Amino acid sequence: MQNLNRNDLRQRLTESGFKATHQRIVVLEAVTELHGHHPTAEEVYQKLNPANPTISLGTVYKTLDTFAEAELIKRVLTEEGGKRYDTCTTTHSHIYCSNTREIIDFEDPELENLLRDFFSKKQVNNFEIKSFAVQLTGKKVEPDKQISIK
Amino acid sequence: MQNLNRNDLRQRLTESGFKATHQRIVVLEAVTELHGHHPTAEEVYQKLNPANPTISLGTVYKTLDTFAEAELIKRVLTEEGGKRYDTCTTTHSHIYCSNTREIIDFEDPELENLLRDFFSKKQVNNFEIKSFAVQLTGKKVEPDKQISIK
DNA sequence: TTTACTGCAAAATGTTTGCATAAGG
DNA sequence: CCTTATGCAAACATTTTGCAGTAAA
Repeated sequence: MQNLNRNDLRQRLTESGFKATHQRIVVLEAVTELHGHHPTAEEVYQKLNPANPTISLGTVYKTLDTFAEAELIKRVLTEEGGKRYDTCTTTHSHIYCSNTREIIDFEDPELENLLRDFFSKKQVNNFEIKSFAVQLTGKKVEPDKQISIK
Repeated sequence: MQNLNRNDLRQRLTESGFKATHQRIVVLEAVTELHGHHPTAEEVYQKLNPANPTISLGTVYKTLDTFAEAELIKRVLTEEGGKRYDTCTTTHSHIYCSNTREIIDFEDPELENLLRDFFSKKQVNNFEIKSFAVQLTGKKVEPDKQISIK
């Protein structure tokens, strides 16, 4: 879990050139708290709404979009349409469960090194690779004992 | 490019347990012809509309969804919201260009073998992995000389 | 002939926009 | 203060749904 101290959040906003408004602090806080859940704008809104009932859904949409554009957070790949967000963390992969439609983080340093090596050697035609991720699709086989989310 | 012979398309539909209606044949044909373009439902509709003006957009939506569910085609990962489709082909990766927002196919047998090996050895917790893909994000560096799309 | 599919139009969902007001630097 | 962000509501885009009619097997 990342830092949830509001002063630090404020600082991260300022460093990225944003006005540190209450709304932005709270949105960034909510996404951070939901890290690993790959929330939609609506879910971020639900998360922060109880404590911040005056912050509008529209602002959450705008703010998430602005943050993603500035790479303060990132958009998560999905095959379902609809935008999902997550905090930027270390490189990791996602497992998509076609049963439950969950997106589950899968961190594996060995895999990351393997890929980092591969792409450092291999030049991809005319592309400056900024990041990579492996997307696994599959099905849970033991519904109870599962990879822990967050 | 895959086979565009209508009898073959008809057969593939029948084999998947579908009634081989004209609409389905034409939708499957259009997606196949657009392979590598990762079209939206709207784009598939635009493709087939001139020759088939009576086929409705709603049918295209339903048909693509049905096909994806039956894994006759697949949904493509995107960070933009909105569903995109493609024919099922061999395992391959995608490069997403954050400038042009294109999704470009990247086939590399070496990379595929590397990953196939990795996942055959490695057991992923409680998951039956059905497929994997690498998603690269980056930027084109030479706008003119690019990876050819289809 | 029977069942499943299609077209249509309406509804639901998800996201963006414009503008007057409010707040941060 | 001046600029930029917010709230609100309306607009827009995308996708789904229900149902009567139609076509495939």
